[in-house]
Amino acid sequence: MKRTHYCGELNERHEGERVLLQGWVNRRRDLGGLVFIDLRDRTGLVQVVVDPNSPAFAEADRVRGEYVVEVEGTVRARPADQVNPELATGRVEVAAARIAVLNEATTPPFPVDASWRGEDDPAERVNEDLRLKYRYLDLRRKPMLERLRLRHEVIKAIWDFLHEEGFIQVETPFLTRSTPEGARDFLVPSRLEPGKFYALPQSPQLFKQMLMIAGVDRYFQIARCFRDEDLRADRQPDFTQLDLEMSFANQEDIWEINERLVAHVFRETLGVELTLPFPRMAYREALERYGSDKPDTRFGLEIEPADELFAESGFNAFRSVLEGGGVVRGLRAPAELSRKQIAGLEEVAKRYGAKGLAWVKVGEDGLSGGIAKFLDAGALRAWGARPGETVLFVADRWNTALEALGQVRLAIADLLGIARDGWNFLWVVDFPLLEWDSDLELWTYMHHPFTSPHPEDLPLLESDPGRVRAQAYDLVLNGTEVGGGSIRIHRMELQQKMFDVLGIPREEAEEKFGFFLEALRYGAPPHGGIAWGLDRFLALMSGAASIREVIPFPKNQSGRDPLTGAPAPVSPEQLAELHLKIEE
RNA sequence: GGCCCCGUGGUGUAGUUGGUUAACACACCCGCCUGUCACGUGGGAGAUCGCGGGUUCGAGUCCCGUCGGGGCCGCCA
Repeated sequence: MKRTHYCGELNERHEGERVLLQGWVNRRRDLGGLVFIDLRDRTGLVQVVVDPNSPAFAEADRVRGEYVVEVEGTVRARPADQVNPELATGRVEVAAARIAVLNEATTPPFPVDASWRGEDDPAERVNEDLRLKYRYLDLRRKPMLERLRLRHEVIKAIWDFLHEEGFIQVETPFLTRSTPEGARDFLVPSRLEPGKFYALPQSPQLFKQMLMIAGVDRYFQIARCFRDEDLRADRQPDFTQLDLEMSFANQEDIWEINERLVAHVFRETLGVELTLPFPRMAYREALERYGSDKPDTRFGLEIEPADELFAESGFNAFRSVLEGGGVVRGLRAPAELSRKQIAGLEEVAKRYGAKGLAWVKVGEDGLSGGIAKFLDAGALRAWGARPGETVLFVADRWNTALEALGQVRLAIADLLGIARDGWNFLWVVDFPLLEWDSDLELWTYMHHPFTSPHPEDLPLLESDPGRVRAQAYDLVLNGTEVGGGSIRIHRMELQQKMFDVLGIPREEAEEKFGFFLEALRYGAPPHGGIAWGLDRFLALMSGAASIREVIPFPKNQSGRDPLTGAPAPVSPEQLAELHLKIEE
C-alpha cells in the first residue's frame, strides 16, 4: 500500500477514511496506556492516537523524536473538547491500526519540532554554525521549508512571466574566461593546459550580450554567479541572479517589463498588489535627499543643504570645509536625543568617512548643546528647524557628507523606532558613468565597462568625464539594492573609446576580451538588461535577516561550509595532475 | 587588512569584589500514568567553562596570545 495523504491535509472530510501516512515523529506524548504521536511531513502535522489494544502499540512505545515511521489507521473526529485550534488538522486524529518504524534517528543537536506546532522556536536562537553543520535538520524546520518553497514559487513565477513575454532561457557556462565585473575571480586550474585557468563567472554579462548578437532577442537565466570577496549578511561567494537581456530596448522598455515582472511575482507568491510604475529617482537626487544610492523611501527624515548656515559662522571646522569646496548637510531628528544617542550616531557617521557629527538641540527659547554658540536661533529656524528637534550636521566632500548622513538617517530611524512598512520599489537612474579612483588616479567605470553613456552626454566623454551620465539603473526595494542593469554599448567605436577613457590600453582590451570586441563588429543590435540579486530579493520577501536563510546550503562568514567542510585539502595526486604546487 | 560583539553539559542561558560539590530551563535515558497536545510525575546521566600561557595560596571570573562564530568598514553591485 502506498501513502494515501500528506499529514497536513487531513480534515473532517476524511472522517472514516482508512489512510496511510509516512513521515517523521515530531513529538510523542506517552500517557502510559495511551500514546499520542504528532506525525510530520512537509505539509504539517497530524495527531496519531495509539490505543493499548491496537496492534500498533508495541511499535508506538519504542518510537522517538525524528524516527521515520509509516502509520496506517482511520481518520476520526476528535471529541469537541479535544479539538486543538492551534493545529490545521486539529479537528481530527488518526487512530493507528499499524505503525512501522522505517528508520530510527539520533536525537538532533537542536530541536526541529517547535515551529510545526506554532510554538516559539528555540532553534532560531541556536548558533548558526551548528544549524549549517546539520543543515539537513535545520531545513526540517517549518520556516526553512517555507523559504525553500517561496524560492521555488518565485522562480516559477519568473519563468511563467518571462516565457509569456517571449524570453528564452539559455544556460551559459560555469567554466569560462572571467568577465570583468571588478571582483576577484574563483579560478579552476586546467589539467589539459598546464598553467592555464578557467574562471567561474562573476556574471553571465558577456555571454548574454553575445546572445543578443546571436539574435536571441530576449534572454533570461536563473544564473549562479561567483565572486571571491569577503562575505556579509547579504553576500555569499556563490549566489543567484535573475539575469535578463533584451535587444532593441531602451531604458524605459527594461524598466517597464521588470516592473510588471516584479508585480507578477509579488501577486503570485505573496498575494500583494504593487502599484506601477515604480518611482524613478536620479542618482544625484537620491544622494542629496537620502544620502544613499539605494534610499529607503518608506520614511521621510530627508537630508537638507545647510551651507548657508555656516558660510559666515564662527565654526571654523565647517567654514574651512566650505572654503575648500566641500558642503554642509543637515538632518533634523524629530526628538531630543541624549548625549549617548548622539555619540552613537557620531560613531556611525565616522565609520562612513565623516570627521565628526556636529549637533544642536532646538528648544522653545533657543538653542542648546553641541555647536549652539556658533549658530543663530533665528537663522536655524528660518532654515527649517523646529523646537524639540535635534539637528545633526556633517561637513565634508559632497558624497562623503551625504553618505555619512544617509547612514545616520537610517540609524535615527532605528533609534526612534520609525515605522518602516510596505514594499517600496524604486528605480535609481542616471548614475554617473565614471568615478574618479583617487588611489589609481584614473577614471573607472561605476557599473561595468560595457555600460552605454547617455547619448546627450557623449560630447563630455573626453572633456568632462565625471559629468557623463550612464544609461544605468538600480532597482531598490526598501533601501536594499535588489537589481542593477544598463543599456550596453553595441558599437565597436564607442566601446574602444570607453577603453581609452578608462585608460585600458588597446592591447590589454584585445587580450582580455578581444573575442567580445570582435563579436561587436558582426552586427550587434542595441541592447540592454538587468540582473536581480535573487537571494536578496527572497530575503526581503521573507523577512530574513541574512541571505543565508534563503539559500539551502550557504557558506558561513569565513567562506566555509560547516556541513561538508569545504574548502578542504586535496590529494598530492590531484595537485600533480593539475600541475599545481602549494607554497608553504 | 581594520573596528565591534560573542565562545560555560546536546541546546539556550546564570555564575556577585577571584574562593571550596559550576546553577537553571529545555532536550536525552529509566520508572509510573488511558485524552494528551509546551502532557504530567518521580528518578538518572551528562561540562576538564574554545585552546595555550601568565598573575595568584586559589582563575569560568583578571592579563596576554591564539582559534572559532557573528555584525560592520575596506573590498564587492
